[in-house]
Amino acid sequence: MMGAKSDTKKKIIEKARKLFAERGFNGATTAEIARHVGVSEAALYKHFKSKKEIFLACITPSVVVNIKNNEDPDVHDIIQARMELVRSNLDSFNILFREYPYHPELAKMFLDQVYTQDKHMKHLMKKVSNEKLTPAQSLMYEIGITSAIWAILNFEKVQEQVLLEKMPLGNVADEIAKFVLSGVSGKKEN
Amino acid sequence: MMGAKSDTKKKIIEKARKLFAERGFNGATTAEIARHVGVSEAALYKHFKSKKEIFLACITPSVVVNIKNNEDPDVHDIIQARMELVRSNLDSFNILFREYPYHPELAKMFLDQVYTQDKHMKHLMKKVSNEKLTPAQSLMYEIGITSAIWAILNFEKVQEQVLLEKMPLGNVADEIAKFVLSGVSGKKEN
DNA sequence: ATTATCTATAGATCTATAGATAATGC
DNA sequence: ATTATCTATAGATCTATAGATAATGC
Repeated sequence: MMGAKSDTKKKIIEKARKLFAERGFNGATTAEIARHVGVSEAALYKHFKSKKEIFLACITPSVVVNIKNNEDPDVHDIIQARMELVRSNLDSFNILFREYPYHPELAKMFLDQVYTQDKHMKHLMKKVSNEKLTPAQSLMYEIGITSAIWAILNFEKVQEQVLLEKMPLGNVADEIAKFVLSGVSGKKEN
Repeated sequence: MMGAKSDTKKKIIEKARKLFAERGFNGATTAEIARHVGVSEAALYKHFKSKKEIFLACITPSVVVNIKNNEDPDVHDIIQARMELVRSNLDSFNILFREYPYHPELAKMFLDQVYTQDKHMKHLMKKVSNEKLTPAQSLMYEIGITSAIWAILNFEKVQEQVLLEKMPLGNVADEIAKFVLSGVSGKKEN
């Protein structure tokens, strides 16, 4: 059945993404992926030529987050959207941030996902900043901001046992937005 | 000879740190480490009980960076110091950021290296901010800022072939400091 | 006939250890 | 005697494939 093939392939990608994010490329084994999908290892190799091909298929081009009907979004909206993007694709971002230096193929994807996709942030920074940002500066800020969001969300998820004091999850976006807008000097937005 | 033993052990740690940073825990093999040190694999296991013990020994408690004789450092000094800390220990930070979720032992080290060590930044943020930061906020900012610095320095190192436009390396600290102080709104410091 | 799967296994690693050997210090 | 090392290899993976088998659609 045509549908069955697509289903299995889709399921392989889903389970593999989760396992690669949890254990890294070398830490996740094809045996484990097959077990989680519920097929034999041989079945994996009918859908993909190699483990690496499965791995690369796990990084899907993420859909640009719609910034809720707003044509002229402010820092808040954009940070919130970026946080939602990272949070809802946390497995992909974990793979990207951790593995892109080991796999040249991922480097381009890293740029696409972390940088180029989000025109909103790019434009915002040009707009809000007094001076025009160079492409390198813009890149630097986006990598930095996305990395900060990634690290915080990931830390939050992993370290529950270590970090005793917790802050309400909803406030994190506000805090980051405030920080991105005004830095540590903490000027209020309005 | 007493000295010889220490030398080999030290050399193992140095080479292993580099290889673990380059390829990850599972990607770097004991054979490769031994080859780089110039001894047999068996020799590794006389100095360490296991591969994991070598791995953990690679994360040395980094010396707190002295903020050049300044008792009351500003944002610039602190960001610059933090950048120097990350840059001069980039292998360790690569291991920490990428591997701490896989190894519970690293989680505590991650906190120590990224957060607790730098009292300066903690104090600064309390001082500069209008409101007192909660410990969770302070943690969040430090993780975020350090992660941003790590991502940018690492990206810079890895992606030379992908990123065509480059910005002068010396300016990066200035840019980040400006950003951390005033955010994207880019208010001048003085 | 074709598609999707399985069992079984080849071949290549990779970690860790057993036992031997050479070089120091008493 | 002790310390630092080596050679050789056991034992446990892990990726990938060869060849067989069951289930669909014509």
